[in-house]
Amino acid sequence: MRNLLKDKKLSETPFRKEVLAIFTKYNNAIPLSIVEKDLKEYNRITLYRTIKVFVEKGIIHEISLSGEESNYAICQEECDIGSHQHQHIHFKCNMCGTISCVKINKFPTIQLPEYKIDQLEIQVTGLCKKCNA
Amino acid sequence: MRNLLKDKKLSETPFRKEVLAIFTKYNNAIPLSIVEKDLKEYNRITLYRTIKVFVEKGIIHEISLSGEESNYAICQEECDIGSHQHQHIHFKCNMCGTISCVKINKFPTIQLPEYKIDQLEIQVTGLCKKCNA
DNA sequence: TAATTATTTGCAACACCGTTGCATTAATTA
DNA sequence: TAATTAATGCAACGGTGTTGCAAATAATTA
Ligand SMILES: [Mn+2]
Ligand SMILES: [Mn+2]
Ligand SMILES: [Zn+2]
Ligand SMILES: [Zn+2]
Repeated sequence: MRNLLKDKKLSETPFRKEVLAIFTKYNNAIPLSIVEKDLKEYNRITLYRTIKVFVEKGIIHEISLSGEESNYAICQEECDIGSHQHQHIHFKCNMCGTISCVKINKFPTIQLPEYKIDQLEIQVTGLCKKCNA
Repeated sequence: MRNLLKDKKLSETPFRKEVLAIFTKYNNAIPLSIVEKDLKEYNRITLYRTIKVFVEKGIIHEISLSGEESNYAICQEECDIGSHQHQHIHFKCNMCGTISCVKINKFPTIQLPEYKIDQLEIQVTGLCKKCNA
């Protein structure tokens, strides 16, 4: 398993390792409130700064859904500083509430004459694998 | 032009009419800060409550983009209490910053075996008509 | 390894966001 | 027009996220 902090040229502090471990542990996106619960004790200012630098460096990405607190998930593809590349969708289960990044084989393209399309982000709600079984 | 407030069974107060007129005036989505600027004077608590009830009743819908303050736009299709039906995408122009609801002819469907898909929301960034011309 | 330098952390303080209880005022209904 | 129902404005509060600065820690260099 690669060392994300070193890769992204970030100092390896105990706190950053701990926060990174939490994101790695989950297979889905989590809000800050979960991170906070999983940390034994923490300084909220440092946590905000940590999240910010993780997003900036392309370690995690933010998922904004209407009426939801922001969720964050480890970047799966090769994200870089400032540019996050998503070839996956963001799925919110209406039953269990889980928000996750789901890879799909045919990522759709859309036709928008006169516009120039840069990035496409897709958010889907419904029933996840588990809850649909 | 239909009376949205009456249609949605909301009391027609001067303030609600004024806020609704602002949303109607714009052809794109706007954040609360714009609404506030356009109102001569207002009470921010009442504004929050107005926005909330407009969203609940399906008069406007919220557009959440990562790193942006929430934007709101008049519902174009037949949205109802609790369920917003979007057959359009949300486009953010990287040049002028405008966020708008854009209708497309072929709204994509995606294949997600084992999942049950309810709603699909698509957010696109790039250059808008104007800025791409 | 020890000393130096660069970076991160924690504290204090603050501004902004959004909500709630409650009394007052306005809109709807009869 | 009177009675009823709903919206508004005030006060007060908790949550969110940021900044300046000093102390602590990590990385770098000698
Ligand atoms: Mn994702
Ligand atoms: Mn829209
Ligand atoms: Zn589920
Ligand atoms: Zn533009």
